[in-house]
Amino acid sequence: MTAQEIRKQFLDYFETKKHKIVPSVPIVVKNDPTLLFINAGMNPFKDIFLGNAPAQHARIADTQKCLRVSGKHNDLEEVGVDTYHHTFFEMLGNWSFGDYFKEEAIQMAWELLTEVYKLPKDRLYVTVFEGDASENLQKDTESEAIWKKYIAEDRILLGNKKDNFWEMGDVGPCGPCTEIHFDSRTDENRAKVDGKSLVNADDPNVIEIWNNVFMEFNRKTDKSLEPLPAKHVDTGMGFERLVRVIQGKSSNYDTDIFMPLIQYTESLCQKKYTFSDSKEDISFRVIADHIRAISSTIADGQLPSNTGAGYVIRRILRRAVRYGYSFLNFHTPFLHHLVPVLSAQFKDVFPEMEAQKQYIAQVIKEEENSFFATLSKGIKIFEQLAQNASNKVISGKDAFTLFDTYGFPIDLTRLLAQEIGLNVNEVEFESALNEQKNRSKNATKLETEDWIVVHSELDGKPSDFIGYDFNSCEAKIVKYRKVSNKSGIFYQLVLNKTPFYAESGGQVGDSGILNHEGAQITIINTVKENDTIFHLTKSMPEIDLTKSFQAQIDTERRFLIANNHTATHLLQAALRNLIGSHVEQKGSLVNEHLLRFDFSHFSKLTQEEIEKIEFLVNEKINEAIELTEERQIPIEEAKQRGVMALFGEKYGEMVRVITFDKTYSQELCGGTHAKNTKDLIHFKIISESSIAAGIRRIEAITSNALISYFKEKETDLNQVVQLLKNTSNPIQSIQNLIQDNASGRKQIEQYELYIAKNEAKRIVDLNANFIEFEFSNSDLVKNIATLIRSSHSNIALAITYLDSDKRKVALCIGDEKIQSQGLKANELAKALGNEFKGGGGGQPGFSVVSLPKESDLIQIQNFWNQLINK
RNA sequence: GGGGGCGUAGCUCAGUUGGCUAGAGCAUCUGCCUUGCACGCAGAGGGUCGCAGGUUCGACUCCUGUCGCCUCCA
Repeated sequence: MTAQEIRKQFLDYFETKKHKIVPSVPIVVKNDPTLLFINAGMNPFKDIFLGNAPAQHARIADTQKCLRVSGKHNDLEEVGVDTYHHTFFEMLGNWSFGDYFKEEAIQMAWELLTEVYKLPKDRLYVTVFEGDASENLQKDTESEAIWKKYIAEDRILLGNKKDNFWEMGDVGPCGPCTEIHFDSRTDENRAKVDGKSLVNADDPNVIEIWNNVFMEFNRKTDKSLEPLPAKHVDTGMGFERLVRVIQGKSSNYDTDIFMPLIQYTESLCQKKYTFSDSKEDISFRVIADHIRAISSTIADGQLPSNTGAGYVIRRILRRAVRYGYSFLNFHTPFLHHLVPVLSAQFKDVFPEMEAQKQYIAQVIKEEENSFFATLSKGIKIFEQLAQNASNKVISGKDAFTLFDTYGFPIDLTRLLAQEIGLNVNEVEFESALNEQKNRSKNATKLETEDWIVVHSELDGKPSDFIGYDFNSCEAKIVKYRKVSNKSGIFYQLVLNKTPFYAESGGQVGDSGILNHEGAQITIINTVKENDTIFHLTKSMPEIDLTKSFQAQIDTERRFLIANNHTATHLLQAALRNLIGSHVEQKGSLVNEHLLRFDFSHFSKLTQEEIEKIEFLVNEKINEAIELTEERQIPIEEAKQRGVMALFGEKYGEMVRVITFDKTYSQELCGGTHAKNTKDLIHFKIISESSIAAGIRRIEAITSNALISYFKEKETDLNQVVQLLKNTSNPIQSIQNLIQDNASGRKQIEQYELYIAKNEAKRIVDLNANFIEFEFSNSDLVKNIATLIRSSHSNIALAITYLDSDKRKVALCIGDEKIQSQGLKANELAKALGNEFKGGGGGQPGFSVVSLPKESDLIQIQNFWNQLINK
């Protein structure tokens, strides 16, 4: 059975059991500071379990894209070394929200595994929660009884709280779970050791394949448990493991999920994968694993970068390149070649990858290139370090600098050192790394105090957002808390009802005020964490917060933001019309000043294209198109209508559709918009640039901002024309000025040289050793001195002149004079400076002294004569 | 967000504790050589030393701020 079929059968099976099959949500998480990526199948349903959102369906099944790079059993550095850990993986799951519970869940799990997948029953074991006296938790006798109907009693094992009681966090829903394990050892080995003893014992061949969690309690803050009114089922089955056991392989990497990638890698590097633990084979596995993680996150809109989620991707990509470089002889970008292999595999289940494969490959190639540049630079620096290494040891400090400043991986440093018989001081390296970690941690300390609940009866429900229809409303404060970080203190307020739009989809949050009989709370921004809307303020007034407030947004600001958001839609439609349908939104910022739109496209837009885009958008503005807003459209219907949706965006079953002329622009969107396109007045692109490989950025302005933009430009131009004496052709005038300036400079240079030559000759002819010079031009004096020195190596000469309120004395000593008499201009300058209350210095041949303006020339000359005649 | 590094000619980079009239290689242009190309030879053009302040007789070099890029950590 192929992996494709196995996945399909899972979903088909649960569909026949009345489950709604939903697509995977994007792997990149937005609006949740505690999570960068989806790391478990239940993440998308967290709000349902917490009671923050209602379930759309009582029964759901899906396959969910997940990514893990850290955690107890998921150290990135371990992936590829063994046979079953991954960064990217799919989690198959079926869910019941207050519907079926233990009886049916266990029955279906057993049926699917043994009847559909036909896994041999004598290789299966199950575990059941044994209870925990300290928590006053009972043994899960229900599950045990149900299992007895299907499986031999001696294959039902009891598990402790760590393995068989699942909790979401310190508080919240929790419950016992039952796991299904599979023994994939050979018959011979199975005869020798009872599989029972290897369950949950870290044996790579006796592995957990399916976990069924039965949420029936709510853990409260005081640690006590109360029964949940609605009980839920949450299950997770690792797809890659399942395929491995069904296909009878001893490693996940031997299945048809990974082998196509490994085989293609073989053809690229002309080496063979031998199913071993050699460095080469580990490298094949690392590459096969990592390309999946990199490609799927890029497909969901996350670019490699130097912060946050983007940095995680960069690290994964670099690890893959590192292995390929060190053990498979890849010295030029290679990872991106694997993208088509992968996108073909995922075509039916994750179409976003196939749709963007060219773009994904380009992004990866560019990132690989930049890492290879980093590597070759690092090797250069390493070679210098190696030469200076004392006692055959490269200091940990040096290794750390190489890693920290130049991004050169530490294991490559080790490898290179080893090759030339050197060691790296690991202890020193570790301590430098830890120091760095602590520094960062301390700097990002964010302290949140406990929520102060004002209206407890409203707790747990999301705020009612009414901002699409109203700019103000009567509202109550549900709760608030104080948050402090390095930059200061602020408060987060949750209201029962709010007109404030929280930052999302690129649109900035609203600002405004909460007013109660003149007492005001100034809201500086509005943000969202998951589905909770936080109103931010710098200070809380000393008033009774239980009163109701008039919540009022900054209407003028919102109007400008709405205009820019609408302009973003018109722009995207224009781009897809004029540039091509490969244009996908890759980022967006909409505030009261401008709109910024990032999109996939492979070349710079020409001036002509920009003008066409502006023209089309302005045409739509002039058509005065009314906004059509549909709040509750089934997503399937929207898709059929061809409404624009974004890759990497999470959509519910009912979506909001924003339309401006249904033949022109229809988008899924949660933002606020202009009532009519004519509000925008006009649209102007103010810049077009590139932010990454394959991504262009357009910045544009509308309405008020545009008016002040043109005003500013006009004022500038008027001033320029005025400065140019009202020229009729300012561009020509400026060109002339630039030309004149350049040739003028050149002429001055020539004249200075000419003067310097003449002066040098005149001074030499005077045969003097002290000259007063009338120009106050240090450069000229320097020129003269240089000329004289080059032709008269026995000269000792002082040239004095006034320069900006100082009496300067330039000292010039010929080379021979320096040799024969040991006269050095810089030493003489010091002496002069000491004598006449000034200072100076320079080089032996030429130095400058700066003295008070009123210094006596005769005295200086006498002193100078003494100095050079010693 | 915090730490480290970088920003000098079209490109890749030198520039030692502040001071030798800002340099090299490649590229460009001109001339010579060559049947032509490539090579070679001779020469030329090209730099607000990221930007803005400050210290100093003097700043590419030191200090402060700022912008951009690289990199590690969170």
